Amino acid sequence: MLLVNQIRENYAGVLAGLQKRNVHNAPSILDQVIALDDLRKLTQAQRDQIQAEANTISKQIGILMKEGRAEEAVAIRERTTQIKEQIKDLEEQYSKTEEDLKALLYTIPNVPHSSVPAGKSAEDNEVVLEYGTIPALFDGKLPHWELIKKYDIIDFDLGVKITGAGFPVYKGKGARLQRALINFFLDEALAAGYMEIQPPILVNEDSGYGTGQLPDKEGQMYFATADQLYLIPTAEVPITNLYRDVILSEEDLPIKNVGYTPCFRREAGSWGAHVRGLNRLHQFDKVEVVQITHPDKSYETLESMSSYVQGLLQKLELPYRVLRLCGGDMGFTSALTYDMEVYSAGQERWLEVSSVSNFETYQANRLKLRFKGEDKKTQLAHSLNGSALALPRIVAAILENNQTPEGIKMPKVLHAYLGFESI
RNA sequence: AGAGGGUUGGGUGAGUGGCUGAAACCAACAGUUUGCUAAACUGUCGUACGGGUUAAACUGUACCGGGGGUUCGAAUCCCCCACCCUCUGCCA
Repeated sequence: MLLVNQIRENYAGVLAGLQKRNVHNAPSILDQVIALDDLRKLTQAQRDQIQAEANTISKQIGILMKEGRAEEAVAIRERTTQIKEQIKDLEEQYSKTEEDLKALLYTIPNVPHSSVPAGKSAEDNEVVLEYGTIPALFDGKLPHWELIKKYDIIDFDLGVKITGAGFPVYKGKGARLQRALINFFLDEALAAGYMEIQPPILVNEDSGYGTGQLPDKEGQMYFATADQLYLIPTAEVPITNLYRDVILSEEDLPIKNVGYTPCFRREAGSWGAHVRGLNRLHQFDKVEVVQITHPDKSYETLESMSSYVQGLLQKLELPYRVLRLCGGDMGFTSALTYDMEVYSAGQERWLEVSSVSNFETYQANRLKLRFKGEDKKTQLAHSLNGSALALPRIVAAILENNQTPEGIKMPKVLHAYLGFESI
């Protein structure tokens, strides 16, 4: 969430940023924040002052009792009765103000970076670059949902039987392709200096708040009611939360972690014509990279993460483009997001396969993720993450783009992982 | 799942309801000294939110797993919750 001081010190900048995100009533929201914070400070000053008085009296009573001057102790004790009432009232007022302020801050998205284009929807995203050539396929080319049936490598009907829609069963070479991609992605990340993490795939409520899934997006996560745990929608949640309530030292930065996890998304209400086959699933596999950096380095890091992800796509020989998301299409917590989309020639569509974001201090503020520099002062770190990569759409594109009448050729880089060269 | 025991600062670990934001030790940091390494000695050594200051200094409040209660006063007493350990049970 945003810092109140950030709003106070850069009111115009924050306002302009929120307007770029099409936030309604941004001025009134920001003014409310400042008013609530003023009230909070005022209430705290009053509360602290009267509490100090009460503490003084209590100490005096202690001293008097020790000296055996009980009557005097009883006399001043009477003064505390009224003070207690006041403290209680002020305490309640303070808590309420603090809660109201926090609740309001939770509703405010991150301020976009200056390079983020204004816009309302995906159509306003800016194409930063395109790479590779779109394959010209033969007549009779198929979308991947036909290919997986033809070669019997992914079975949605079996998934429906044992679980439900959106939970595919990978079989034979389909399963091996999954495993190969996961290993390939992890090995690449290790070579790029990331430390591998294998986190839990259920998380508690605090973790949901830490990375911004909560409040408001609980409907998008599966929830295990008996134990009050959420199934993770992305490894970003457990991995970033490793650093919740942590004060790092500056030399620990940057922290580079990578993790493979299954991801679970309810995707309530988002099913339509364009989400056939592997395009949208309730459970899918993803390798995620997370970095914690010094604030001065985060944009440099974002670019390097973007290049890293592009490198993976190049090795997989997939044509792709990079988008700079516009204010209206960016995630709630992000300051700048690049989406990588691969071209899937069977369905003749661009598919989003990665999203690389800089959250600046937005997550760190919630996480209380700080670092201590040489000046001994603690300050919030910046957090970033990116998919590297999400499997299903990569699989879709590999299958569609490399299909031939004789079979589907696998990218060279995967041959050693797969143990076969075509399906 | 049942019974019992625990949770204190970066770590170990004291703490009888009142001068305890918290002993002691270790680690860390700064300095002094001996020719370097090392050792010894001295000092510093939590976080958050306020007030204060150009910035400091200084100062108030809160925090001893989390929340609530008793009391003039709670790390200390009571209740609820979470987590950890031991034993029993179950189990990949």
